[in-house]
Amino acid sequence: MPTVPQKETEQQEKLPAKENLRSSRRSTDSLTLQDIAKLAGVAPITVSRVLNRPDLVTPETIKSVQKVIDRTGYVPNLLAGGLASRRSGLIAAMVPSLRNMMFVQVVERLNDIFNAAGYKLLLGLTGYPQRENELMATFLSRRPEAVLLTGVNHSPETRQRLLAAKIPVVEIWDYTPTPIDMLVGFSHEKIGRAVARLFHRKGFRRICMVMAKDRRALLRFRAFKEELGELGVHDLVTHMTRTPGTFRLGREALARILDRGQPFDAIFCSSDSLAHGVMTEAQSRGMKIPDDFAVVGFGDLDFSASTFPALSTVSIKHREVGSLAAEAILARLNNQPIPERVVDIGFEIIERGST
Amino acid sequence: MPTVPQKETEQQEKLPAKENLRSSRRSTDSLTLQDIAKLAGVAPITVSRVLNRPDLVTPETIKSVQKVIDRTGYVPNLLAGGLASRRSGLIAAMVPSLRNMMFVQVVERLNDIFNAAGYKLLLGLTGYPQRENELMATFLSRRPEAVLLTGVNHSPETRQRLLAAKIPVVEIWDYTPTPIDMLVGFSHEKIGRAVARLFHRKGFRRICMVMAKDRRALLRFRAFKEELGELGVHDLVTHMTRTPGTFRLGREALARILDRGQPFDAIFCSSDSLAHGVMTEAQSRGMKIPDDFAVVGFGDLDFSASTFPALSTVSIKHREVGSLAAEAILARLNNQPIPERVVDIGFEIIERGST
DNA sequence: CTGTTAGCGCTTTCAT
DNA sequence: ATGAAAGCGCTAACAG
Repeated sequence: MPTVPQKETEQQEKLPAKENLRSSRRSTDSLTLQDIAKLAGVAPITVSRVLNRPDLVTPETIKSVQKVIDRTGYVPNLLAGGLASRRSGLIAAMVPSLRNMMFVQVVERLNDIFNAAGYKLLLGLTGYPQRENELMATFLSRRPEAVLLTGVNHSPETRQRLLAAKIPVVEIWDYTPTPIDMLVGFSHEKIGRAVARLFHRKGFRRICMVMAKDRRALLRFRAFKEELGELGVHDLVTHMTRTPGTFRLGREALARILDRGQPFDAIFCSSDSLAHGVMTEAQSRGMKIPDDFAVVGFGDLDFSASTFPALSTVSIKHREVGSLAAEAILARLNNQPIPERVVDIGFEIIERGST
Repeated sequence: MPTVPQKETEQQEKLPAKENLRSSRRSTDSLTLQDIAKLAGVAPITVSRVLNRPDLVTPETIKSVQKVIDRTGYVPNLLAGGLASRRSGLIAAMVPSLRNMMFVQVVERLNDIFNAAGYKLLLGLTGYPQRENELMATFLSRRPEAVLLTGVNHSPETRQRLLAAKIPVVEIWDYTPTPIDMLVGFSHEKIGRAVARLFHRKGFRRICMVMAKDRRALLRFRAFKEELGELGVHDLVTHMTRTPGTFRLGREALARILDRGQPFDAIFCSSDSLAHGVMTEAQSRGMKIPDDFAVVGFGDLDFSASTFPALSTVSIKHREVGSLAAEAILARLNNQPIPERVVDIGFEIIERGST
């Protein structure tokens, strides 16, 4: 039981008022570093060192202090520690949602790397109608030592606050040559254009786009459309779905498109989940992919060639985005040089079937 | 720009040493509540009240203080606030993984409800080989005001620490009549038995189980097997997969099972993702569900009858688990009575196709 | 290697 | 309705 055996207190000084106050408080509150120090017969700072800088303490001292800590079940108070040291041990990360596996992968990676480095991840879900602003203020009041943001579109207030906080900031999942601080992302425009060129090369002229209402999907779509236009392709059908795009919405989307009766050669979906739904719906109607039409997704699922031989997709190295972002942050926190301030991690179009 | 216009300081007292120290520190550090108080010509506590208990302050005072806050871009320090008030504003939640949509749904719900109530969610990913213990100690040192745990199997240390912390604890996703504190869950055993009886009733005698190596899946499986045994069914093939069960692993699982050549009538999968993979693999081999065999999943996906007409599944109200757990915690934090300390939220077997 | 002193920035009393 | 004083539990910066 984590109760303090008061009798063991050595070197009882004569500080009646204050000390009595403390011991009466003790009955209801938790142990403090002071208590441990007293029980171990050392100064508070020594206990602190045992916990944080054991290299500065004699092995014997460590042992005796550690024994008291174990016996009492003392749990340090990091609110106090953080206030005194001005290091909260927190890193904030804002992602739109956990519904999308891409972000989940990033979050898991961040979590792993930060935990290993002794930091705790403070996760913010901004949602698709971005609530980033309100969140940012409340997050910053916990004094994170660094912040990771999804996307590059942030309000002036957010930018201002982050700049004022003077902490490392990484933006991910988007591209701009002029980030707030650091960036690990890729260009949604380039992706749109690349898929457009692929479709054109394959001879597809009647094209379809199924996309969730998401800013980044829109970036891809605009560039896709523009590039197609430049290539002389104007026959484009667009189907918008709710956000986030899911398997079910994909099925429904294809059903709607087929209902309209307009023929098409290829569909570009804003996520693999949507693409998966589209393919399943096609299959259930006896259509063959890619014989009847081609499908290209956008890498939020881990479909290997063997599980979905017909699905082409745009592949992003999600995990690497997380790793690079986390490492950039840690480097900065350790005053180490970071390799590059702006990293365009690129993408790859994986062609499958005869797409 | 959030710089402090020192000249505006009214009522400049004569405290040379300390004040000079502060103003020289100012150039590199962020604003404090003290600074705001000075600029607004009020005591620090008044600024604090404007922020936390505006009902105790005159509207005019609020306005003038708020103006300074807005102009300077002051961000309160909740480490200091938490230390002084003994309220961190943090609630910790431990889940095994975000790979499983069920937990994602719970986490999103918790996040929403806690945020709305002014708390921040501290998310812990324990992983499947449970690392709960190590995490718990570090989490507790941030002084969360409540803790949510997944499952009911916790180490003595964890239980001890939580008890010592004297904060509300909710365990979810499992069932026991004697939780640490509160519980919102369901019985995996009951599920196993219910599916066993379903299979038996349908006349299935050659049965297959595809499951990820997860403690709770194992609970279901044991009960499933036991109940089947009691019903006289002993012809059971088990295929174990990695954790977490995914679409791909489901496909692979069915492939392996078919390779063995043992005939079967029905498969019980430990997750819908696995079930989905199984069904897809079957389809790609020209088999029909449920004509060739029946499939039952476990609700981690949102497959409506229209998207997967043949898939039967065990459905859990994930979101409600999150809601009930969050509300129980908030009730306790507000010293309100909680309806029930232990809630068995139950489950439902949704039968589709002719399963 | 260990201790002393003085805060970190905020809120809790208890006055006024 | 507002303020003064006294910490919350810990660590930085010096000493020794």
